[in-house]
Amino acid sequence: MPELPEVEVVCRGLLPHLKGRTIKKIKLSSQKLRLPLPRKLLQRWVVEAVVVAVRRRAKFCVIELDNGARLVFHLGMTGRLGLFQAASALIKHDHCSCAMDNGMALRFNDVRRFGSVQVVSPDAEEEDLFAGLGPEPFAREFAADYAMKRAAGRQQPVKNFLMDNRVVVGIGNIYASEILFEAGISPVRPAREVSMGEWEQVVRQARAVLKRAIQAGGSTISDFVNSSGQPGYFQLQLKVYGRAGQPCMICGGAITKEVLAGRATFFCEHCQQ
DNA sequence: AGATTCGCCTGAGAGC
DNA sequence: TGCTCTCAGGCGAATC
Repeated sequence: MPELPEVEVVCRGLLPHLKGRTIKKIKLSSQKLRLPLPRKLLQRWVVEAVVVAVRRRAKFCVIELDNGARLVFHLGMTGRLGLFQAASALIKHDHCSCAMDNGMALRFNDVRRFGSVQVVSPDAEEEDLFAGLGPEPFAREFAADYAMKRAAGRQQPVKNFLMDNRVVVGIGNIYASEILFEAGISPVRPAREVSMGEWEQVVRQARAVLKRAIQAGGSTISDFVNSSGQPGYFQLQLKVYGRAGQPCMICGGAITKEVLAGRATFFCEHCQQ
């Protein structure tokens, strides 16, 4: 399930293959994704455009084009973006295939269709699309004093607060549990009760965990593969996620599983206070 | 207004 | 074997 590290890995993998390439032809499925496929905008702004950059914003993969338009993918839960031979057959759940000028095709496949494909026109502000999103975890703005301020008055568990993309982007269910374990803070603590010193730990560990996950090629729990179709390996380094009942790697006590706001949450009751 | 739940969606796995 | 049920969760809408 793609969070920030997985999307980052995909974007980095795509860049060298797409940069300088012209998108020649687009094939779309008839199925509806979370948002309708922007057929007209794809035809108008993406076909015959040259890719100049591929970058990530939050959990979006943004492909910048030479005409100023941007092709934006969200992987949702099961979305995959990868490169294939344009001549090869489409497979089940392929929703968008962009044939390039070198015989390759960029394909978006999404079993559960929680993902999306969007086009930002050259004259449109990207911020319209990303309005309301909080800072990137690696941005200077995401700091202890910022978190402290945003958490003021919020009774919500700190784990759900971290997953709120108006506060900070890119942190989903898996990494929220991992970050709080590394920071030694219980996920059930109300956000407003977390101290400045503890926020400093959260910010530091958020960056450290996400960075290690990117270096490991992301986490493959069930679906994730990079742009070349290869899985990531960070799931082997997960310390609490999916480890209910197994020993804590610090104290040896059993890892607890609790449902917070409908999401499975894993932590060590002894090491996380 | 803040916090939670629901709905979207498919496939894997469990249980009968 | 094959059916039904549960679970997985990003994220916006609905609801409490």
